[in-house]
Amino acid sequence: MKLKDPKKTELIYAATLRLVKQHGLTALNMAAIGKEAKLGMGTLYVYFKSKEELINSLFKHLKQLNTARIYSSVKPNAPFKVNVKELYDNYIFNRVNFYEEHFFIEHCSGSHFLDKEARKLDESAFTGVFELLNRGKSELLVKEIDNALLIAHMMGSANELVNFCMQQKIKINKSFLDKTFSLCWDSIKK
Amino acid sequence: MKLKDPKKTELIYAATLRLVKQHGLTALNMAAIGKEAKLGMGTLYVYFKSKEELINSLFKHLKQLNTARIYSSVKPNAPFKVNVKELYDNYIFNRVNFYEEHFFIEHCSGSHFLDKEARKLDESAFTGVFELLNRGKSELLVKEIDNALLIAHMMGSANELVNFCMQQKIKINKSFLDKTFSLCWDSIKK
DNA sequence: AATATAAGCGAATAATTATTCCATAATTGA
DNA sequence: TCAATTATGGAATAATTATTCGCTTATATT
Repeated sequence: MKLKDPKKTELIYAATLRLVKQHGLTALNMAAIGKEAKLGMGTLYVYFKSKEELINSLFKHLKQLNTARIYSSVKPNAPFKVNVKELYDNYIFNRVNFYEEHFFIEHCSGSHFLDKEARKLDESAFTGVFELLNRGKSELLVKEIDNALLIAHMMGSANELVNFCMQQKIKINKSFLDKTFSLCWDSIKK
Repeated sequence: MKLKDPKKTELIYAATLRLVKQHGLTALNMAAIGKEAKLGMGTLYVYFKSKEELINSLFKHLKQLNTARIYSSVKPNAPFKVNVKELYDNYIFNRVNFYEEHFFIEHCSGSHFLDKEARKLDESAFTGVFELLNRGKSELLVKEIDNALLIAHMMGSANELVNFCMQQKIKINKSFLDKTFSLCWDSIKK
């Protein structure tokens, strides 16, 4: 008997991401995915039982990938500010280099497609930053403002900066990261 | 002859906003809008020639409303920091009190529905802030960073803070606005 | 009050898009 | 090599949803 080809799943995922980036989630349809992935319509239904399952499956896959990527290079023993900068750079870098993925994630979050499991996954990604900020407060380096607000502030800023750069086709380099990090650091430092 | 009822347009707009907030833009359809607005399907097409036109029309309407609301109370002669705070408060207040509207706007922005005119309108909303920041720089109060980046930073922060509060059902009061404004001000001040 | 004109409605139709089905091809295991 | 099984592709079908149509109703104008 013939076995499923694991590469086909990736092909379908990649095609979906490209299409959503180009035409938005609202315009996404199975025929287009098939064409973009160079697969027959029927093949899509071998790998996913419905459009909804395809979207949920891809969403969960991306969430897991991204959480892992952000924290990977942070060294616990480094000075506080160094760690914050490392995390900041990772976060921005990640968002730029996997822009399609984040675009997809954001548009799914406000759609009716996601099931409960996917929505739960969406929340738990920031425990690492939480702990880092607590350390900053104990070292008297960070303002005494609720961590959730500090995170929302920094994340919101970073997301919007990346979106702006992508729209304007501005390349993000070290100077950009240093400049915009100064905005973030000055805002949270005591 | 019978004249169009301007209230019907508002009814349709309001129904659309409720539906998009509840089920997302992807699930929006004309039958649902008719039902929610308590109007017949055909009536929708008296007021709008297509679903696309409805969405674009509502988008432009909201953009104009919001631009006006944000700048309305700003007094040109006040000190720079006072103006920035006024704008900040207005912006947050606006986003909280017209959450449905902003939810709709954001989801449209990433969809394939918007025409060129609507997309242009989307950009021009920040000329007022642009000029204010130039004033801040000339008074040596603001860092020498590209205005577009400063705006993306502040707007991103504000948007995410509001989203967070709405999700957690946190009420926004004066103390919240003062606390979070300190984040923004400290980040851009020289 | 009569008339003309357009609003208002929702069933019927058209268009789009998800899903299934079937013929064919490929691959595993015997 | 030969079944047996399942993937593959795309045409056919089903389901959903946008749009039109023909009728009724309301109301501005005379």
